[in-house]
Amino acid sequence: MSLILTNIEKHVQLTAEEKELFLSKTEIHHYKAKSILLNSGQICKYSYFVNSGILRSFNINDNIVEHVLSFACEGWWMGDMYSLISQKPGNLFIEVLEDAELVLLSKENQEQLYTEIPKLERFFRILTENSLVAHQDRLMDNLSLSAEERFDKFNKRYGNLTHKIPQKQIASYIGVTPEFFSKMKSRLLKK
Amino acid sequence: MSLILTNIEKHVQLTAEEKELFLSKTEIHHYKAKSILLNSGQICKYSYFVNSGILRSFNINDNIVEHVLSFACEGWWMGDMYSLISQKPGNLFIEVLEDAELVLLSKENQEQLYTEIPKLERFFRILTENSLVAHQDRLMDNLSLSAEERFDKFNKRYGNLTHKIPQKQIASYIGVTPEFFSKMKSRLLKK
DNA sequence: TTTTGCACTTAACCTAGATTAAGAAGTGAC
DNA sequence: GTCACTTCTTAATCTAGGTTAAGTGCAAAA
Repeated sequence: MSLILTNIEKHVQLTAEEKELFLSKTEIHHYKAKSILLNSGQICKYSYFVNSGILRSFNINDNIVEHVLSFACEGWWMGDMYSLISQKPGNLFIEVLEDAELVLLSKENQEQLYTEIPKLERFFRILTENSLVAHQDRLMDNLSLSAEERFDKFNKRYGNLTHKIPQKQIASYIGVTPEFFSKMKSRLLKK
Repeated sequence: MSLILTNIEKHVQLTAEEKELFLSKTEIHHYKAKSILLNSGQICKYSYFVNSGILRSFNINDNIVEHVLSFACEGWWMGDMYSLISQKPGNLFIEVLEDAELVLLSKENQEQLYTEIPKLERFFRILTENSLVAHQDRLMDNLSLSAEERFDKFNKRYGNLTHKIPQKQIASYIGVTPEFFSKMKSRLLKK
């Protein structure tokens, strides 16, 4: 069975017909590494589910500095939540870090599914709740932990990514410069 | 009409019977300033909606330092999302900063309402989505803005609170020490 | 084969914000 | 009215992490 259905069925049970209806509203696309799925200033039209590969979302502030909001690998969802719900231009970029197979669910189809299959409204509520908890957690970590401790947490959350993505992007995720990250890493190795 | 129904009807329309059913599942309570609604280590059993007064949620790390996660004043919801959805002990405190009238909605009643009035599942999905966007935003701010800019943002979000709550709690919210906040404030006044 | 570009490192120097400590000023309890 | 308690301020000193700059290693163009 497809990964995305397994993912959904962790929280709600669907009938065979519902599964079929759901899948009929999605599209599968393949993207090469370095593809940009969404540019800052664009309206986000899709939720993306990762069958394989790696994505990241980030923004770029005035100082031309990138800040990574999140990574998504196999089994994770990705999107610009702000733009997706408001259908206004967002300020996130979504980029493919490693060749990816994605399930695309358009905003309109998602809304239709909420009424056609109310269980999916429940599913996305739960998904959003979990994401909210994770973001609250990370926020508190950024307020109270050192860079080293934040790196620890990153490894717990995204351990499998540590050696697959450029380390400057890990630095950006935990909120330090690549230079400091490099220094910190060599300090950690000496222990 | 009660504030909480107005709040709900910003996103979904309820019939008179649904409103009645909803209200029958809630309780109104009054709390004095400094009351603790939830202690770290406890299981959060209620979502709180603020009719009047001010609440704050915070945690305390090993170093005995408080970090404010959020404030809630009139028309806002409050809870320990992690504990609420997992029904496991959380690590947030919820405290009353200013005498408050609150609407309490228990976890069980909330779950019942999701099935009795599916529109409420939609409402809480949307509420959670908006909260998620706000947290993502704040996270990016903490990664990229200076303390001064974060204070600006605080004022935009919670402007009416600036002179109602101890400034050391604003400092904690934006992630600086009270001493630094004081210094920063006097620097701002000189401009 | 060379060149271009990107990821990473190292090191010297810099700064936003932390820490420590002390005092001032307000607020409430008895 | 005073004692206890808390918030806020000021100032000296310290440090985690930023900045600037130079250099290395490597892979993809060309």
